Amino acid sequence: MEKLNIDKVAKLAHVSRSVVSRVLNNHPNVSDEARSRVMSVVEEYNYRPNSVARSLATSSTYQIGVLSGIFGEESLGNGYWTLLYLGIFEECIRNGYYVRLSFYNSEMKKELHDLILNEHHLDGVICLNEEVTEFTLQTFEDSDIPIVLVGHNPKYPEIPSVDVDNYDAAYKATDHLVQLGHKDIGGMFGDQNVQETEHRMRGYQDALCNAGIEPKDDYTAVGSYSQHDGHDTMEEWIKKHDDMTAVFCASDTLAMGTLLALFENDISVPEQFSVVGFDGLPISKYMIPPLTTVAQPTYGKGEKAAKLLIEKIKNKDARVRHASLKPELLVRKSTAKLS
Amino acid sequence: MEKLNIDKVAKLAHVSRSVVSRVLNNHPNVSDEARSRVMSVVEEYNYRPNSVARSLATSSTYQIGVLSGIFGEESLGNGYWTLLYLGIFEECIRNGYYVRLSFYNSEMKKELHDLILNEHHLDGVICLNEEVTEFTLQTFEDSDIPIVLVGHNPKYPEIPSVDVDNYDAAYKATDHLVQLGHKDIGGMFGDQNVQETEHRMRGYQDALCNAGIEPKDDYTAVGSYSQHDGHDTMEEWIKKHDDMTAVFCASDTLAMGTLLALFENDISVPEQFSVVGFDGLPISKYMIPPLTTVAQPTYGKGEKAAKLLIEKIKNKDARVRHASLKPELLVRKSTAKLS
DNA sequence: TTGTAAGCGTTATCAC
DNA sequence: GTGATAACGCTTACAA
Repeated sequence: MEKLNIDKVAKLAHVSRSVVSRVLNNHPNVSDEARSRVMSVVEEYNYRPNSVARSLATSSTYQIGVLSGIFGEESLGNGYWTLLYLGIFEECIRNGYYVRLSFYNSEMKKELHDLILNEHHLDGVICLNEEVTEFTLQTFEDSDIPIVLVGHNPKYPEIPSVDVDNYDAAYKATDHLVQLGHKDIGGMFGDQNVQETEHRMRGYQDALCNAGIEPKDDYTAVGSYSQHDGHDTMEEWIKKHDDMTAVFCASDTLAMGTLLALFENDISVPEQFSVVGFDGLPISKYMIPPLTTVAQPTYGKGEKAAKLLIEKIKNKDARVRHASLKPELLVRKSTAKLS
Repeated sequence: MEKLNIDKVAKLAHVSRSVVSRVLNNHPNVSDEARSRVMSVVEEYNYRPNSVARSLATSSTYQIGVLSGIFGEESLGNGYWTLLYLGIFEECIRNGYYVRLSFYNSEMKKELHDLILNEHHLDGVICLNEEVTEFTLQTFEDSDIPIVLVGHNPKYPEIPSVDVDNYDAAYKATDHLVQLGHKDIGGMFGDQNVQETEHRMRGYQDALCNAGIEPKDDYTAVGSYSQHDGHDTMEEWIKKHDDMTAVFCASDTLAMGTLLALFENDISVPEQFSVVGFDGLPISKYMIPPLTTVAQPTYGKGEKAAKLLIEKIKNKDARVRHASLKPELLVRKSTAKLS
C-alpha cells in the first residue's frame, strides 16, 4: 500500500499522466477504454490525487475561511455561533469545499494579512459581522478574494450579505407584548455599533408607537448580548421602574440573564412579568420558564452565506445579493396577558 | 502591488532564490548584508511566501484537523464544544498551525478516507471521542498521521489522549450531596458506550457506598447528554420515586432539563430537591437557580490536546501520553441541606 | 556564503 | 484521443 502519484497510476494503467488527469477531472476526449483502465487502477489502489499539488497548479484551494470574533465565554456558549457555523460547514461540504475557521480580534491584523497575502490559501471568506472591523472589511474589499458578510453593513453595499429582517423580528416580538395588554415595555439591545441594533430598536419603537405607546428613553438599554448584561440591566430596572411589566430582549442570552434577575427578586414570570427573547436558540426551550422568542433561521443564515459565497467564487461577476431571511415568533411560557 | 513570488524578490534583492528561502526560514549561512537586503524587499512589498507551494515542497501543511461528531441541535448549543474548540484553536495558532474543522457522522467514511489518503492535507488530527467510531480510530492508527483523542478509549492505548478525571469529578459531586445529608440520590448519565460514562458511574456509586448508601439500579439512568433526556428522565422519576431528594447529572445540559422538569412539577430547588451538574459551562451560572456543578477545564482540555498533538507532529516517536485534568466543584444555588 | 538545479504532484497547452 | 512538456512557487542537496 505504498504512496501513489499520478505517474505511477499512469504507468499501471499504461497511459500517460495527462490521461489520468483528464479522467480524474471528468474532461472530455478520453476513450472509454483508457478511462476504464485508469479507473480500475484508481480503485484497486485507492488512489487520491494530492490536493496540495492540485491547488498549486490550479491556484484554487477549495478552502473557504470563516472569520469570527473571539467573544467572551458567555456568548461563545450560547449556541448561536455553533449553529451558524454548522450551516456554513454543511453547505460547503456538499459543494466540495473545506472550511477553515479563524477567530479574530482586533490585534490580529497580522493573521488577517497573512490570510490575504498568502492568497492561494483561501478561495473565499465568510465574515461574521460582529467584531469585524472597518479595517478588515476594507482589506478584503481591496483584495479580490470573494467575501460575504453575515449581518449587514451599509457602508459596504458591494459585499454580499445575509441577514434576518431585524426590524420585522423586533416588531413582532414587541407587538406580541402589546397584544397581551402590556404598556410599559422595556427594550434591551446588544452591540451599539451594528446596524442590526438600530433596526431592532426601530422595530421595537414602531410597534410601541403604532399602539399609541410613547417609547421612553430610560426603558431602553444598549450594551452587549451577554447574560451578564441582561442580568444587570434587569436588576437595575427592577429597582428603578415599578411600572414596567414586560421586556423585549434582543437576544436569548440577554433574556436568560433577565430571567435570573427576575427570579432572584421573586418576581414570577409570566404571572407578574413577561419576557420575550430573540434568536430561538435551542436552549431557550429549556429556560425557566421556556422562553417566548422570535426565532431567526440561524442554521439557514449560515447555509445561505455559504451558498452566496460559493456562487461568487464560481462567478466573480455575479450580481451582489443581500439576502434577508424571515423570523418567526415562538410563543412559549414566558409571556402572558397583563393582569 | 502586483503579485510577487520568490524569484521576483530574489531579483529585487540581487540574490538568488535560495538566499531568499534561507532568510525566510531562518536558516544559517546567510550574510548579514544579504539578509538585510532581502528583508527590506520583503517588507517594502509585503511579500509572503505561498504556503501551498511550500507545503508541496515540504509535504507538511501546518494544518491540523479537528474531527467532531455532528450532534443534535441541543448538544451543539451547550457551549462545551465551542469552548473546547477555542482551546484547540488558540494553542494551534500560537504555534503557527491552522485548524480545519470537520464534522463527522458514521456515514461519512468517504470524507474520512479522503482526509487520510490525500495525506498531504493534514499534519495531524484531534478526534473528539464521542461519536468517533472504532473504524475511524483504527484507520488513523494504521496510517502514520499523528492523532490525539479528547476523552479516552482504553482500546487504543497507543493514541495519546486528554481527559478529565471523570471518576474523581463524579465522586466529588455525589459526595457533596451526601455531605448535605441526602441519601436518595439519583444519577443521570450520558452516552452508554464511552469509558467516561463508566468512570462517572463508578465515582457516583463509590461516593454512595463509602457513605453507607446502597446504590439502586432504578435510581440510575443512562441515555444522552441532552436537555431533552434530562427533562424526561426527571419527569419520570418524579412520578416513580417519592423518596428521591437529589440528583447528580453527568452534564450541565442534563441538569438544565432536570431543572425544568422540577419547575414544571412545582418542586422548588434547592428547598425540596438538590441538583448538581457536570461541566461548569458558562451558562450553568445563569440557570434557575444557578447550578452547582463540577467544572472541568474544557478550554484547557482543548489546549492540552493541541499541545500533545503538536508535540507528536514535531517528534513522531515521542512517548505516548495520557493527560488527566482535575475537575473542581463549584457550589452555587441548586444544592442545599436536606431538611 | 552563494547559486544552480532537481524535485514536490498536479494541470494545461500543444503538437501529434 | 493521446502524450510530451512547461508551468505553479517553494525547499534543499550539491556544487561552486
